[in-house]
Amino acid sequence: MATAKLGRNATVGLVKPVRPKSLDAVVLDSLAAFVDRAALRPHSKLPSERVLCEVLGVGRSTVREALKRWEALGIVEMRRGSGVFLRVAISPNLVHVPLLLARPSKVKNLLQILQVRRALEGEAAAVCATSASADDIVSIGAALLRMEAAHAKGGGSEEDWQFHQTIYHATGNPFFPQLIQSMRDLLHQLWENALALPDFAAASHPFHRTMYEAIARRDPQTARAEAWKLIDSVEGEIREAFPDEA
Amino acid sequence: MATAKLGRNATVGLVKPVRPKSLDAVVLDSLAAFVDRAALRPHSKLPSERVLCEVLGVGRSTVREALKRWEALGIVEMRRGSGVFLRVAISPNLVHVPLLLARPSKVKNLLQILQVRRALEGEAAAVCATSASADDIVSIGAALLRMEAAHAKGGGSEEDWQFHQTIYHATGNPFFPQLIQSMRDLLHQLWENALALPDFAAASHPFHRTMYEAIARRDPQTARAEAWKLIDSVEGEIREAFPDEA
DNA sequence: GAACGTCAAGTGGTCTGACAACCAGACCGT
DNA sequence: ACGGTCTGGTTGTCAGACCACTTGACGTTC
Repeated sequence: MATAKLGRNATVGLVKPVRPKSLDAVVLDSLAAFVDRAALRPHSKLPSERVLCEVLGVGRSTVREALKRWEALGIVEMRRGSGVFLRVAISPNLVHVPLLLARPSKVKNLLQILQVRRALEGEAAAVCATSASADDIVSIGAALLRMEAAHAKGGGSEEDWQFHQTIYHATGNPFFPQLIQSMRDLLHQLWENALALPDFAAASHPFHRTMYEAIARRDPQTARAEAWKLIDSVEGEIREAFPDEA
Repeated sequence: MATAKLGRNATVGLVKPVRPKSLDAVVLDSLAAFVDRAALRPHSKLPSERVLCEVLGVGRSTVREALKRWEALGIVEMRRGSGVFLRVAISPNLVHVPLLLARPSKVKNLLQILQVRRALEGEAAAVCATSASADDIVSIGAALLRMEAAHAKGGGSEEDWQFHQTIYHATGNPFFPQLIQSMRDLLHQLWENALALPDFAAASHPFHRTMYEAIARRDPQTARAEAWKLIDSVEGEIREAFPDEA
């Protein structure tokens, strides 16, 4: 028979569930398009809520809920009395992957983050050694020199970070800088004043150069190995500083 | 002199900026505490907005903005006409790491995700080999058997996932399962029906067992190497399926 | 000139009440 | 068993109001 009875199972997959976009999602799309057209950079101010709701033709609460969503994602920062400010460069169609986790112990988390960093850092160094451009290598070398100079003066934690970040970017895989950035943010959430921490980078200092040299020489194996040594040395210092935990 | 003049630079770091918690943040804390006390599980329904704003003594818009924030983080799902539903297990003091990224090309992203997975999978296998408990090993073995059985019948993509997830959990480092989960979610966002993809796991099949055996034998090096082989084989199949891209 | 009140305009934060759109279930007739 | 219909409850959106805060301009004081 031509008109067979369609049970539930026969229907699944043939039609896709319709999901009407809620208004505030549309607002966010419009807003993203606007930010893109206006070429707004991080730290720049968005139009005020009242202006937005007039321009977009929606109520203020709708605008607020949309902005609240962006605030939750860290895209935007709402400052009472001042306005709404962009925090990251934005582009239409971006995806967000939430990463939630309970927080048991600070030192334990620190070591766990370091474990993740070992995984990423090693792979990033290897990828970098195989596929970074010549310009990338130059940039990394420059970052290394800046770091070593800053280190000689006693500071250099910021330059250290820049050095690693340069490597992650040179992989050409946006996930690496993103993930590491998240790990760093997380660290700052855990230890509010992470800057006040003793400098665990001291012993790891020489490995930065050996890692760079391996990358420049296009030697993935050694690059990965040196990255691991670097992390291991930091981990060793942490375990030494907090012998009772973990 | 005792009362030296304090310039801006001298003051930075001595005082920390006071950040008065906004009301909706307090609401979220209360709500988290409530969810914890009430032992609400995922898929269960939260009290309605009107009830919440009465109980908490705040306006409905405040409750809504707080919930909107949770919705943005994927903690909660708001269904119009039905109510608000929990999506993940929640605990007081959890931290959220936003992970944003632009999306250029599907296949390219697929390979990039795989690169991250190689990093994590290798490290997880190694960590697992050194520090998993005997019970963990048993669980992994059981997951492997389930996977192989399902594979013999033609399916098994879900069991495959379970197998890897078991390993990540056995590391004792919550970041590994979390990150991989996020990568998988991302994959599903990119390819809406990832299930319809051809089964790239076919060639990687035998490496699951060798990886398990290395873990069971407490051999981190081999475990890591087998994990890499597994990823490499998947990557090879993908490159073969999409020879024109990347 | 530098530091300190004062003031006003603009901004996000919150509350209130109202209505629309929608969902789930109960109830009923076929 | 299926399709209507009604009803209570829920989220989505809106408008208007007030509060608390920030910012900058202005004038004052030293």
